[in-house]
Amino acid sequence: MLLDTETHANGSSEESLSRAERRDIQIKRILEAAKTCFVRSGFQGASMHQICAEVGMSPGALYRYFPSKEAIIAAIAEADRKHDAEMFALIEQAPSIFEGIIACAMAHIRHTHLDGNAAMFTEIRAESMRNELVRDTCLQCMMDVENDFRVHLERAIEAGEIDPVVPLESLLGILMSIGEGIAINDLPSRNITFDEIETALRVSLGALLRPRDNAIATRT
Amino acid sequence: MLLDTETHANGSSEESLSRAERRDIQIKRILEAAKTCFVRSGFQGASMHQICAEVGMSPGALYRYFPSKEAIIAAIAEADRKHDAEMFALIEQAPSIFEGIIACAMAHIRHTHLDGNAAMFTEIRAESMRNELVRDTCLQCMMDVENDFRVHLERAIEAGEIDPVVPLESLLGILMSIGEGIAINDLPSRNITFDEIETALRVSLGALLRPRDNAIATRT
DNA sequence: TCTCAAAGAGCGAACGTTCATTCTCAAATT
DNA sequence: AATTTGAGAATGAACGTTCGCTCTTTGAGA
Repeated sequence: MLLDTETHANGSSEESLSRAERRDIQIKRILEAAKTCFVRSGFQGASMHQICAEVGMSPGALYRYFPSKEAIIAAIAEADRKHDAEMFALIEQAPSIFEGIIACAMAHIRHTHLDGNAAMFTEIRAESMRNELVRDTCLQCMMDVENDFRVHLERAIEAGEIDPVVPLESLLGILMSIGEGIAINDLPSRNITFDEIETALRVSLGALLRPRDNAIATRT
Repeated sequence: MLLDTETHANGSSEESLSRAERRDIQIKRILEAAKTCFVRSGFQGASMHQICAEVGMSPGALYRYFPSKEAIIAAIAEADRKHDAEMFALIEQAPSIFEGIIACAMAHIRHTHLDGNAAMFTEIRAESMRNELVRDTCLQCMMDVENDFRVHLERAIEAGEIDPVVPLESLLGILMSIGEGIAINDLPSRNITFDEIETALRVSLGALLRPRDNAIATRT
Protein backbone atom coordinates (compact mmCIF):
# COMPACT_ATOMS: atom_id res chain seq x y z
CA MET A 1 0.00 0.00 0.00
CA LEU A 2 1.45 3.29 -1.01
CA LEU A 3 1.07 6.21 1.35
CA ASP A 4 -0.33 9.16 -0.43
CA THR A 5 1.63 12.34 -0.22
CA GLU A 6 -0.75 14.52 1.71
CA THR A 7 -1.36 16.74 -1.27
CA HIS A 8 -4.38 14.85 -2.43
CA ALA A 9 -4.95 12.59 0.53
CA ASN A 10 -7.88 12.82 2.89
CA GLY A 11 -9.37 11.53 6.12
CA SER A 12 -6.68 12.74 8.51
CA SER A 13 -6.92 15.97 10.46
CA GLU A 14 -4.30 18.25 8.97
CA GLU A 15 -3.59 17.45 5.36
CA SER A 16 -4.04 18.86 1.90
CA LEU A 17 -3.25 22.40 2.85
CA SER A 18 -1.83 24.74 0.31
CA ARG A 19 1.33 26.66 1.07
CA ALA A 20 -0.64 29.83 1.68
CA GLU A 21 -2.98 28.06 4.07
CA ARG A 22 -0.09 26.62 6.07
CA ARG A 23 1.44 30.06 6.18
CA ASP A 24 -1.74 31.61 7.49
CA ILE A 25 -1.95 29.00 10.21
CA GLN A 26 1.61 29.67 11.31
CA ILE A 27 1.00 33.40 11.35
CA LYS A 28 -2.05 32.90 13.54
CA ARG A 29 -0.07 30.66 15.88
CA ILE A 30 2.66 33.26 16.17
CA LEU A 31 0.22 36.08 16.89
CA GLU A 32 -1.54 34.04 19.52
CA ALA A 33 1.71 33.11 21.26
CA ALA A 34 2.91 36.70 21.03
CA LYS A 35 -0.29 37.92 22.64
CA THR A 36 0.23 35.52 25.51
CA CYS A 37 3.75 36.83 26.01
CA PHE A 38 2.74 40.47 25.67
CA VAL A 39 -0.04 40.11 28.20
CA ARG A 40 2.44 38.48 30.55
CA SER A 41 5.33 40.93 30.14
CA GLY A 42 4.26 43.87 28.02
CA PHE A 43 5.41 44.77 24.52
CA GLN A 44 8.86 45.88 25.58
CA GLY A 45 9.24 43.32 28.31
CA ALA A 46 8.57 40.25 26.18
CA SER A 47 11.54 39.03 24.15
CA MET A 48 11.57 37.40 20.76
CA HIS A 49 13.08 34.31 22.34
CA GLN A 50 10.15 34.06 24.74
CA ILE A 51 7.76 34.32 21.83
CA CYS A 52 9.75 31.68 19.95
CA ALA A 53 9.55 29.37 22.93
CA GLU A 54 5.81 29.97 23.23
CA VAL A 55 5.19 29.12 19.54
CA GLY A 56 7.72 26.29 19.62
CA MET A 57 9.71 27.74 16.76
CA SER A 58 13.26 28.90 16.22
CA PRO A 59 14.10 32.58 15.74
CA GLY A 60 15.19 31.85 12.18
CA ALA A 61 11.79 30.36 11.41
CA LEU A 62 9.84 33.09 13.14
CA TYR A 63 11.62 35.79 11.20
CA ARG A 64 10.35 34.22 7.99
CA TYR A 65 6.85 35.31 8.99
CA PHE A 66 7.46 38.69 10.58
CA PRO A 67 10.36 41.01 9.68
CA SER A 68 10.64 42.46 13.19
CA LYS A 69 9.20 42.53 16.67
CA GLU A 70 7.48 45.79 15.90
CA ALA A 71 5.69 44.18 12.99
CA ILE A 72 4.22 41.63 15.40
CA ILE A 73 3.16 44.38 17.78
CA ALA A 74 1.57 46.31 14.94
CA ALA A 75 -0.28 43.23 13.71
CA ILE A 76 -1.64 42.52 17.17
CA ALA A 77 -2.66 46.10 17.78
CA GLU A 78 -4.38 46.24 14.42
CA ALA A 79 -6.24 42.98 14.91
CA ASP A 80 -7.37 44.05 18.36
CA ARG A 81 -8.64 47.42 17.26
CA LYS A 82 -10.28 45.95 14.15
CA HIS A 83 -12.18 43.59 16.39
CA ASP A 84 -13.35 46.52 18.47
CA ALA A 85 -14.41 48.44 15.40
CA GLU A 86 -16.45 45.49 14.14
CA MET A 87 -18.10 45.16 17.49
CA PHE A 88 -19.21 48.76 17.33
CA ALA A 89 -21.03 48.02 14.13
CA LEU A 90 -23.70 46.55 16.41
CA ILE A 91 -25.19 50.00 16.48
CA GLU A 92 -26.55 49.41 12.98
CA GLN A 93 -28.89 46.61 13.97
CA ALA A 94 -30.38 48.10 17.12
CA PRO A 95 -34.02 49.23 17.22
CA SER A 96 -33.02 52.71 18.45
CA ILE A 97 -29.85 54.68 18.81
CA PHE A 98 -30.06 54.48 22.56
CA GLU A 99 -30.36 50.68 22.51
CA GLY A 100 -27.57 50.55 19.94
CA ILE A 101 -25.15 52.47 22.14
CA ILE A 102 -25.98 50.35 25.16
CA ALA A 103 -25.49 47.19 23.11
CA CYS A 104 -22.10 48.39 21.84
CA ALA A 105 -20.91 49.37 25.28
CA MET A 106 -22.00 46.11 26.86
CA ALA A 107 -20.43 44.05 24.07
CA HIS A 108 -17.19 45.96 24.53
CA ILE A 109 -17.27 45.42 28.27
CA ARG A 110 -18.04 41.72 27.91
CA HIS A 111 -15.22 41.26 25.43
CA THR A 112 -12.67 43.12 27.52
CA HIS A 113 -13.58 40.87 30.43
CA LEU A 114 -12.30 37.78 28.57
CA ASP A 115 -8.79 36.33 28.89
CA GLY A 116 -6.10 38.93 29.05
CA ASN A 117 -8.03 41.41 26.95
CA ALA A 118 -8.06 44.12 29.59
CA ALA A 119 -4.29 43.86 30.00
CA MET A 120 -3.74 43.78 26.24
CA PHE A 121 -6.00 46.78 25.80
CA THR A 122 -4.14 48.75 28.45
CA GLU A 123 -0.82 47.79 26.94
CA ILE A 124 -1.89 48.89 23.48
CA ARG A 125 -3.09 52.22 24.83
CA ALA A 126 0.20 52.80 26.64
CA GLU A 127 2.24 51.82 23.61
CA SER A 128 0.16 54.10 21.42
CA MET A 129 1.41 57.05 23.45
CA ARG A 130 4.92 56.61 22.04
CA ASN A 131 5.00 54.12 19.18
CA GLU A 132 3.96 55.89 16.01
CA LEU A 133 2.80 52.77 14.22
CA VAL A 134 0.56 51.73 17.08
CA ARG A 135 -0.68 55.26 17.57
CA ASP A 136 -1.72 55.53 13.94
CA THR A 137 -3.49 52.20 14.07
CA CYS A 138 -5.39 53.22 17.19
CA LEU A 139 -6.26 56.62 15.85
CA GLN A 140 -7.49 55.19 12.58
CA CYS A 141 -9.75 52.67 14.28
CA MET A 142 -11.03 55.21 16.77
CA MET A 143 -11.83 57.60 13.97
CA ASP A 144 -13.71 54.87 12.12
CA VAL A 145 -15.81 54.08 15.16
CA GLU A 146 -16.40 57.73 15.97
CA ASN A 147 -17.35 58.57 12.43
CA ASP A 148 -19.87 55.78 12.49
CA PHE A 149 -21.28 56.97 15.78
CA ARG A 150 -21.28 60.59 14.66
CA VAL A 151 -23.47 59.85 11.66
CA HIS A 152 -25.97 57.93 13.72
CA LEU A 153 -26.06 60.45 16.54
CA GLU A 154 -26.45 63.36 14.16
CA ARG A 155 -29.32 61.65 12.40
CA ALA A 156 -31.00 60.85 15.71
CA ILE A 157 -30.64 64.43 16.92
CA GLU A 158 -32.16 65.83 13.76
CA ALA A 159 -34.99 63.36 13.95
CA GLY A 160 -35.65 64.45 17.51
CA GLU A 161 -35.05 60.91 18.72
CA ILE A 162 -32.54 62.17 21.31
CA ASP A 163 -31.73 65.56 22.80
CA PRO A 164 -28.20 65.44 24.27
CA VAL A 165 -27.18 67.84 27.01
CA VAL A 166 -23.80 68.59 25.39
CA PRO A 167 -22.76 69.29 21.77
CA LEU A 168 -22.26 66.34 19.44
CA GLU A 169 -18.44 66.27 19.44
CA SER A 170 -18.24 66.46 23.22
CA LEU A 171 -20.90 63.82 23.53
CA LEU A 172 -18.90 61.47 21.32
CA GLY A 173 -15.77 61.86 23.41
CA ILE A 174 -17.63 61.42 26.66
CA LEU A 175 -19.55 58.34 25.56
CA MET A 176 -16.35 56.67 24.35
CA SER A 177 -14.52 57.57 27.54
CA ILE A 178 -17.21 56.20 29.81
CA GLY A 179 -17.33 52.94 27.89
CA GLU A 180 -13.59 52.60 27.83
CA GLY A 181 -13.23 53.46 31.49
CA ILE A 182 -15.65 50.75 32.56
CA ALA A 183 -14.12 48.28 30.10
CA ILE A 184 -10.46 48.60 31.08
CA ASN A 185 -11.26 48.59 34.77
CA ASP A 186 -12.82 45.19 34.15
CA LEU A 187 -15.54 45.68 36.74
CA PRO A 188 -17.05 42.20 36.24
CA SER A 189 -13.83 40.77 37.69
CA ARG A 190 -14.59 42.72 40.85
CA ASN A 191 -17.93 41.01 41.35
CA ILE A 192 -19.92 43.79 39.78
CA THR A 193 -22.51 42.10 37.61
CA PHE A 194 -23.21 42.85 33.97
CA ASP A 195 -26.77 43.67 34.96
CA GLU A 196 -25.66 46.33 37.40
CA ILE A 197 -23.32 47.80 34.84
CA GLU A 198 -26.07 47.85 32.24
CA THR A 199 -28.46 49.52 34.67
CA ALA A 200 -25.89 52.18 35.48
CA LEU A 201 -25.17 52.73 31.81
CA ARG A 202 -28.84 53.02 30.92
CA VAL A 203 -29.46 55.54 33.66
CA SER A 204 -26.41 57.72 33.08
CA LEU A 205 -26.39 57.60 29.30
CA GLY A 206 -30.13 58.10 29.35
CA ALA A 207 -29.65 61.33 31.27
CA LEU A 208 -26.95 62.40 28.82
CA LEU A 209 -28.82 61.58 25.64
CA ARG A 210 -32.42 62.20 26.76
CA PRO A 211 -34.15 59.83 24.33
CA ARG A 212 -37.71 60.79 23.38
CA ASP A 213 -39.52 57.82 24.88
CA ASN A 214 -38.09 57.33 28.33
CA ALA A 215 -37.81 53.55 28.21
CA ILE A 216 -34.39 53.64 29.83
CA ALA A 217 -34.14 51.45 32.85
CA THR A 218 -34.62 47.70 32.79
CA ARG A 219 -35.38 47.90 36.47
CA THR A 220 -35.24 50.32 39.36
CA MET B 1 40.08 88.38 49.30
CA LEU B 2 39.32 85.00 50.68
CA LEU B 3 36.43 83.06 49.21
CA ASP B 4 34.17 81.78 51.92
CA THR B 5 33.51 78.10 51.95
CA GLU B 6 29.80 77.98 51.37
CA THR B 7 29.18 76.50 54.78
CA HIS B 8 28.59 79.82 56.43
CA ALA B 9 28.55 82.11 53.44
CA ASN B 10 25.52 83.91 52.10
CA GLY B 11 24.24 86.08 49.25
CA SER B 12 24.52 83.58 46.42
CA SER B 13 21.59 81.46 45.22
CA GLU B 14 22.44 77.95 46.30
CA GLU B 15 24.44 77.90 49.47
CA SER B 16 24.19 76.77 53.06
CA LEU B 17 22.30 73.61 52.34
CA SER B 18 22.71 70.66 54.59
CA ARG B 19 23.68 67.29 53.21
CA ALA B 20 20.17 65.99 53.61
CA GLU B 21 18.72 68.97 51.77
CA ARG B 22 21.13 68.53 48.88
CA ARG B 23 20.23 64.88 48.78
CA ASP B 24 16.52 65.64 48.62
CA ILE B 25 17.08 68.06 45.79
CA GLN B 26 19.02 65.49 43.79
CA ILE B 27 16.39 62.86 44.39
CA LYS B 28 13.72 65.22 43.12
CA ARG B 29 15.82 66.05 40.06
CA ILE B 30 16.28 62.38 39.31
CA LEU B 31 12.58 61.62 39.67
CA GLU B 32 11.66 64.51 37.43
CA ALA B 33 14.14 63.48 34.74
CA ALA B 34 13.03 59.87 35.02
CA LYS B 35 9.42 60.90 34.56
CA THR B 36 10.36 62.78 31.39
CA CYS B 37 12.11 59.67 30.06
CA PHE B 38 9.32 57.33 31.09
CA VAL B 39 6.68 59.48 29.43
CA ARG B 40 8.82 59.52 26.30
CA SER B 41 9.69 55.81 26.14
CA GLY B 42 7.78 53.91 28.79
CA PHE B 43 9.16 52.21 31.88
CA GLN B 44 10.81 49.39 30.01
CA GLY B 45 11.75 51.45 26.99
CA ALA B 46 13.70 54.11 28.88
CA SER B 47 17.24 53.13 29.82
CA MET B 48 19.20 54.13 32.89
CA HIS B 49 21.72 55.82 30.60
CA GLN B 50 18.96 57.97 29.11
CA ILE B 51 17.84 58.95 32.59
CA CYS B 52 21.44 59.74 33.51
CA ALA B 53 21.75 61.95 30.47
CA GLU B 54 18.50 63.72 31.32
CA VAL B 55 19.61 64.47 34.90
CA GLY B 56 23.16 65.27 33.78
CA MET B 57 24.66 62.67 36.07
CA SER B 58 26.79 59.57 35.69
CA PRO B 59 25.44 56.09 36.36
CA GLY B 60 27.73 55.75 39.35
CA ALA B 61 26.28 58.90 40.87
CA LEU B 62 22.70 58.01 40.12
CA TYR B 63 23.03 54.64 41.79
CA ARG B 64 23.93 56.42 45.02
CA TYR B 65 20.35 57.65 45.18
CA PHE B 66 18.38 54.68 43.90
CA PRO B 67 19.47 51.05 44.18
CA SER B 68 17.80 50.00 40.92
CA LYS B 69 15.65 51.09 38.04
CA GLU B 70 12.67 49.42 39.60
CA ALA B 71 13.12 51.54 42.72
CA ILE B 72 12.79 54.64 40.56
CA ILE B 73 9.67 53.26 38.90
CA ALA B 74 8.20 52.41 42.27
CA ALA B 75 8.98 55.88 43.63
CA ILE B 76 7.32 57.54 40.67
CA ALA B 77 4.28 55.32 40.77
CA GLU B 78 3.89 55.92 44.48
CA ALA B 79 4.26 59.70 44.21
CA ASP B 80 1.74 59.79 41.39
CA ARG B 81 -0.85 57.72 43.18
CA LYS B 82 -0.32 59.59 46.43
CA HIS B 83 -1.03 62.81 44.62
CA ASP B 84 -4.24 61.32 43.29
CA ALA B 85 -5.25 60.13 46.72
CA GLU B 86 -4.70 63.57 48.22
CA MET B 87 -6.76 65.11 45.48
CA PHE B 88 -9.64 62.84 46.31
CA ALA B 89 -9.62 64.18 49.83
CA LEU B 90 -11.45 67.16 48.30
CA ILE B 91 -14.62 65.27 49.01
CA GLU B 92 -14.26 66.22 52.69
CA GLN B 93 -14.67 69.93 52.15
CA ALA B 94 -17.59 69.93 49.73
CA PRO B 95 -21.03 71.17 50.83
CA SER B 96 -22.68 67.93 49.71
CA ILE B 97 -21.56 64.50 48.61
CA PHE B 98 -22.70 65.17 45.08
CA GLU B 99 -20.68 68.37 44.85
CA GLY B 100 -17.74 66.58 46.45
CA ILE B 101 -17.71 63.85 43.86
CA ILE B 102 -17.98 66.34 41.02
CA ALA B 103 -15.11 68.37 42.52
CA CYS B 104 -12.91 65.29 42.82
CA ALA B 105 -13.61 64.15 39.31
CA MET B 106 -12.96 67.57 37.80
CA ALA B 107 -9.74 68.01 39.78
CA HIS B 108 -8.57 64.62 38.59
CA ILE B 109 -9.42 65.46 35.00
CA ARG B 110 -7.70 68.84 35.19
CA HIS B 111 -4.58 67.31 36.66
CA THR B 112 -4.38 64.52 34.11
CA HIS B 113 -4.59 67.14 31.39
CA LEU B 114 -1.26 68.68 32.46
CA ASP B 115 2.13 67.79 30.99
CA GLY B 116 2.55 64.12 30.30
CA ASN B 117 0.28 63.09 33.12
CA ALA B 118 -2.11 61.19 30.91
CA ALA B 119 0.75 59.20 29.40
CA MET B 120 2.31 58.59 32.80
CA PHE B 121 -1.00 57.47 34.19
CA THR B 122 -1.54 55.04 31.33
CA GLU B 123 1.98 53.71 31.69
CA ILE B 124 1.54 53.13 35.41
CA ARG B 125 -1.71 51.29 34.81
CA ALA B 126 -0.10 49.06 32.18
CA GLU B 127 2.90 48.36 34.38
CA SER B 128 0.64 47.54 37.30
CA MET B 129 -0.73 44.63 35.30
CA ARG B 130 2.59 42.78 35.58
CA ASN B 131 4.96 44.49 38.04
CA GLU B 132 4.08 43.38 41.52
CA LEU B 133 5.56 46.42 43.25
CA VAL B 134 3.62 48.83 41.07
CA ARG B 135 0.48 46.76 41.34
CA ASP B 136 0.60 46.84 45.11
CA THR B 137 1.16 50.58 45.16
CA CYS B 138 -1.80 51.14 42.85
CA LEU B 139 -4.04 48.79 44.73
CA GLN B 140 -3.17 50.36 48.05
CA CYS B 141 -3.91 53.88 46.83
CA MET B 142 -7.10 52.81 45.10
CA MET B 143 -8.27 51.10 48.24
CA ASP B 144 -7.55 54.22 50.29
CA VAL B 145 -9.57 56.36 47.92
CA GLU B 146 -12.39 53.86 47.67
CA ASN B 147 -12.57 53.39 51.43
CA ASP B 148 -12.84 57.12 51.81
CA PHE B 149 -15.59 57.31 49.22
CA ARG B 150 -17.37 54.30 50.64
CA VAL B 151 -17.72 55.88 54.06
CA HIS B 152 -19.08 59.10 52.67
CA LEU B 153 -21.45 57.42 50.25
CA GLU B 154 -22.77 55.08 52.91
CA ARG B 155 -23.40 57.97 55.25
CA ALA B 156 -25.16 59.93 52.52
CA ILE B 157 -27.35 56.97 51.60
CA GLU B 158 -28.40 56.43 55.20
CA ALA B 159 -29.14 60.12 55.61
CA GLY B 160 -31.31 59.98 52.52
CA GLU B 161 -29.13 62.56 50.83
CA ILE B 162 -28.74 60.34 47.78
CA ASP B 163 -30.57 57.29 46.48
CA PRO B 164 -28.28 55.46 44.02
CA VAL B 165 -29.71 53.19 41.35
CA VAL B 166 -27.13 50.44 41.97
CA PRO B 167 -25.70 48.91 45.16
CA LEU B 168 -22.89 50.73 46.94
CA GLU B 169 -19.98 48.53 45.81
CA SER B 170 -21.05 48.65 42.18
CA LEU B 171 -21.59 52.37 42.41
CA LEU B 172 -18.06 52.86 43.69
CA GLY B 173 -16.52 50.91 40.83
CA ILE B 174 -18.63 52.66 38.23
CA LEU B 175 -17.94 56.17 39.55
CA MET B 176 -14.20 55.50 39.57
CA SER B 177 -14.29 54.01 36.11
CA ILE B 178 -16.17 56.93 34.60
CA GLY B 179 -13.77 59.44 36.12
CA GLU B 180 -10.74 57.49 35.06
CA GLY B 181 -12.04 56.94 31.56
CA ILE B 182 -12.58 60.65 30.98
CA ALA B 183 -9.25 61.48 32.61
CA ILE B 184 -6.97 59.17 30.64
CA ASN B 185 -8.65 60.01 27.37
CA ASP B 186 -7.66 63.60 28.08
CA LEU B 187 -10.76 65.06 26.47
CA PRO B 188 -9.69 68.70 27.03
CA SER B 189 -6.85 68.11 24.56
CA ARG B 190 -9.51 67.29 21.99
CA ASN B 191 -11.17 70.66 22.32
CA ILE B 192 -13.84 69.47 24.68
CA THR B 193 -14.15 72.13 27.34
CA PHE B 194 -14.04 71.59 31.08
CA ASP B 195 -17.49 73.12 31.26
CA GLU B 196 -18.95 70.59 28.88
CA ILE B 197 -17.29 67.76 30.78
CA GLU B 198 -18.63 69.07 34.06
CA THR B 199 -22.12 69.40 32.63
CA ALA B 200 -22.00 65.83 31.35
CA LEU B 201 -20.71 64.60 34.69
CA ARG B 202 -23.38 66.45 36.64
CA VAL B 203 -26.12 65.05 34.47
CA SER B 204 -24.94 61.45 34.33
CA LEU B 205 -23.76 61.16 37.93
CA GLY B 206 -26.89 63.00 39.01
CA ALA B 207 -28.97 60.30 37.37
CA LEU B 208 -26.86 57.60 39.02
CA LEU B 209 -26.88 59.07 42.51
CA ARG B 210 -30.28 60.78 42.56
CA PRO B 211 -29.48 63.45 45.15
CA ARG B 212 -32.46 64.68 47.17
CA ASP B 213 -32.48 68.28 46.00
CA ASN B 214 -32.14 68.17 42.24
CA ALA B 215 -29.66 71.04 41.88
CA ILE B 216 -27.60 69.08 39.40
CA ALA B 217 -27.00 70.96 36.21
CA THR B 218 -25.18 74.28 36.03
CA ARG B 219 -26.90 74.91 32.75
CA THR B 220 -29.04 73.13 30.18
C1' DT C 1 41.48 78.75 63.81
C1' DC C 2 43.77 75.09 61.59
C1' DT C 3 44.51 70.08 60.45
C1' DC C 4 43.30 65.84 58.84
C1' DA C 5 40.96 61.41 58.68
C1' DA C 6 36.46 59.85 57.39
C1' DA C 7 32.54 60.01 54.63
C1' DG C 8 29.92 61.48 50.67
C1' DA C 9 29.30 62.67 45.89
C1' DG C 10 30.45 62.03 41.36
C1' DC C 11 32.69 60.13 37.25
C1' DG C 12 33.13 57.04 33.42
C1' DA C 13 35.04 52.71 31.98
C1' DA C 14 33.95 48.02 32.34
C1' DC C 15 31.15 43.90 33.62
C1' DG C 16 28.26 40.04 32.40
C1' DT C 17 23.91 39.44 30.40
C1' DT C 18 20.28 39.76 27.28
C1' DC C 19 18.37 41.72 23.31
C1' DA C 20 16.67 41.73 18.29
C1' DT C 21 18.31 40.12 14.38
C1' DT C 22 21.17 37.49 10.86
C1' DC C 23 23.67 33.73 9.03
C1' DT C 24 24.54 29.11 7.51
C1' DC C 25 23.05 25.06 6.55
C1' DA C 26 19.83 20.89 6.52
C1' DA C 27 15.23 18.95 5.70
C1' DA C 28 11.03 18.98 3.43
C1' DT C 29 7.95 20.17 -0.24
C1' DT C 30 6.75 20.97 -5.04
C1' DA D 1 16.25 20.82 -9.51
C1' DA D 2 14.24 24.66 -7.24
C1' DT D 3 12.01 26.62 -3.57
C1' DT D 4 10.27 26.98 0.94
C1' DT D 5 10.63 26.07 5.80
C1' DG D 6 13.07 25.39 9.76
C1' DA D 7 16.83 25.01 13.18
C1' DG D 8 20.11 26.94 16.07
C1' DA D 9 24.56 29.08 16.63
C1' DA D 10 26.47 33.55 16.11
C1' DT D 11 26.52 38.79 15.97
C1' DG D 12 27.00 43.36 17.61
C1' DA D 13 24.52 46.58 20.18
C1' DA D 14 22.42 47.92 24.32
C1' DC D 15 21.00 46.85 28.76
C1' DG D 16 21.23 47.45 34.18
C1' DT D 17 24.61 47.52 37.31
C1' DT D 18 29.31 47.69 39.59
C1' DC D 19 33.90 49.04 40.10
C1' DG D 20 37.89 51.82 41.26
C1' DC D 21 38.92 56.13 41.45
C1' DT D 22 39.12 61.44 42.37
C1' DC D 23 37.41 65.43 44.38
C1' DT D 24 34.74 67.83 47.97
C1' DT D 25 32.59 68.38 52.35
C1' DT D 26 32.38 67.56 57.15
C1' DG D 27 33.40 67.68 61.99
C1' DA D 28 36.32 66.56 65.94
C1' DG D 29 40.69 67.27 68.17
C1' DA D 30 44.81 70.15 68.57
